[in-house]
Amino acid sequence: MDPSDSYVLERQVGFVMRRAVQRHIAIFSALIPEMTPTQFAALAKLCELGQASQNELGRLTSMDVATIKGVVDRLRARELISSAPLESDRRRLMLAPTREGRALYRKYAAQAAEVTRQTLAPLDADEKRQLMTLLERLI
Amino acid sequence: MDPSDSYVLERQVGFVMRRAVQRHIAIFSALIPEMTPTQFAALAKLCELGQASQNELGRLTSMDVATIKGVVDRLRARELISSAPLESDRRRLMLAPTREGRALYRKYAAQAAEVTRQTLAPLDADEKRQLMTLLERLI
DNA sequence: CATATTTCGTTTGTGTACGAATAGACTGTG
DNA sequence: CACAGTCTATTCGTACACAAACGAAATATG
Repeated sequence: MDPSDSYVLERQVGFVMRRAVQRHIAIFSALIPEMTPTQFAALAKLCELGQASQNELGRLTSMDVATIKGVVDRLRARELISSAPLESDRRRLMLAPTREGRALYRKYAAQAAEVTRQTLAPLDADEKRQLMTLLERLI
Repeated sequence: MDPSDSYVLERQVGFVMRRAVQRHIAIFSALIPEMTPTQFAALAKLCELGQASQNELGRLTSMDVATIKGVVDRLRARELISSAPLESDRRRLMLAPTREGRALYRKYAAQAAEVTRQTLAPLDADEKRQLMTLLERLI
């Protein structure tokens, strides 16, 4: 059997999702050149929570422990978040957005929503909802 | 205005797609631990074409010039593909799968299709088609 | 034919992403 | 109390992903 009968690259979800993500990231960095989608996600979640441990923030943003560390390091280097070990549990590194971090989040929150709009622009309202629902069911 | 009115992380396509891709990659590496989705995509496309220049292969698999170089280097290091400068155009690096590369592709083509099936398993046939169609329209 | 432009490949730098290993701190149970 | 197991963070290694800049080679255009 010709393998192409069972496998065509362009018809695999993985490939199509990878391309869709590529386009999304391109839109994001055009609208918000100051930070990456990942960094913004971490900052946004931390602003929403007020504070969180590094581990907790990683779980809530679906980032690996090693990944969240890198993201946090870069945000901290830019003084968008602060960190301090928790007194009551010295394993935990508690994080909080700085004033500057909160300001940047407020500045870009609407833009970030616009990124989603532009990414989904080829679809009508119904299709947008369908896509989001279907994607969520894949998780 | 509370930024959370306009921005909720979990409702952004980028975030949802990132998580869906994460799950997909986990399924892929469980079923095909021998190579990454990206490497398999490049090998598969090259097997389909018979041969291609590095640049061409990159375009067809939606990989950046720097990315495809790394992928090609790793596939070549494992002797799954061979490369040689083209006589008639010495800028081009012509690639072709080796016998071993073709064998590995044949070995895993069905498994790779199974990755797609498992990734889309939460959806029924109709929904699978819908999702693929919607995603393709985002590109 | 001469040169401006384009194409191809490479390199460098930065940023996700994750497995695996490690050390330190906490918790539960005997 | 002791200590086995768990949780948190860090480090290391590997692999995408892309921008930017470069040189070499080919092509287009005048």
